[in-house]
Amino acid sequence: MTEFNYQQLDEIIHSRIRLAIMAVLITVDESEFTFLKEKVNATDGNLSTHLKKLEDAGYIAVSKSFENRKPVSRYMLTQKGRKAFEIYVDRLEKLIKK
Amino acid sequence: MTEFNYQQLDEIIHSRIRLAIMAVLITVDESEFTFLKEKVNATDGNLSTHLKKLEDAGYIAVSKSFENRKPVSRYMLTQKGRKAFEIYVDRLEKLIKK
DNA sequence: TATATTTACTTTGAATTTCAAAGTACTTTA
DNA sequence: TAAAGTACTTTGAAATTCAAAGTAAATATA
Repeated sequence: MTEFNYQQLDEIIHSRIRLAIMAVLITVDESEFTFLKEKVNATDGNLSTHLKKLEDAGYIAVSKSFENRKPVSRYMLTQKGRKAFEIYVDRLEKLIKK
Repeated sequence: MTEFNYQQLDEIIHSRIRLAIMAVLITVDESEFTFLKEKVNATDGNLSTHLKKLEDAGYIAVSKSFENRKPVSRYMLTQKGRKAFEIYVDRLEKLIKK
């Protein structure tokens, strides 16, 4: 199988919005819902749906709490998510390399 | 808007299979249906559908003929497709860069 | 002190996309 | 001449994406 086999790209990560979420999370320790929303330019509903999908895959973890009497959800990559992202990026780069 | 805005990634190109198709086509002058099929590891129906989508977007052109009494479809990037792919790759790299 | 608005999300369901099974049209082989 | 193969295309079910609407709590306004 060649480096052009499309199935080699992790389909959980590959969606545009989830790729953007992962790309933000790899650069920070943790990120609040509202911060992610601004960074990736998503609507609430869409972001919520895709965060759940990443969580179900075990790629991110979330801690929900109240601060200043407001709900705050903090998201971070898991080790599994970090590893999956690394592999994804490696394969992607081999695919698009000149 | 930041480099993490997911909408900046061309949605026509971004699908896994279409990205793989574009990545093959950028490396060759032209490619036959069967060659693409092997390279990207797609089923006939799926490949046909996505080639049509890329063609509708003006990113690839196709010439259909008969050779040795068999139909042969040859696919190649258009200038528009080549440009769109370059932009896509640039933005993708900025997104996933450390 | 009702009530309207804001914040931080989640749920829902319609629209779109993806995919492979089935279909087409022609050729080759038995 | 019947069966199998080649090179695709069409079809429709399943999965995915998305934003509108909903929820639950706090805060502002009248």
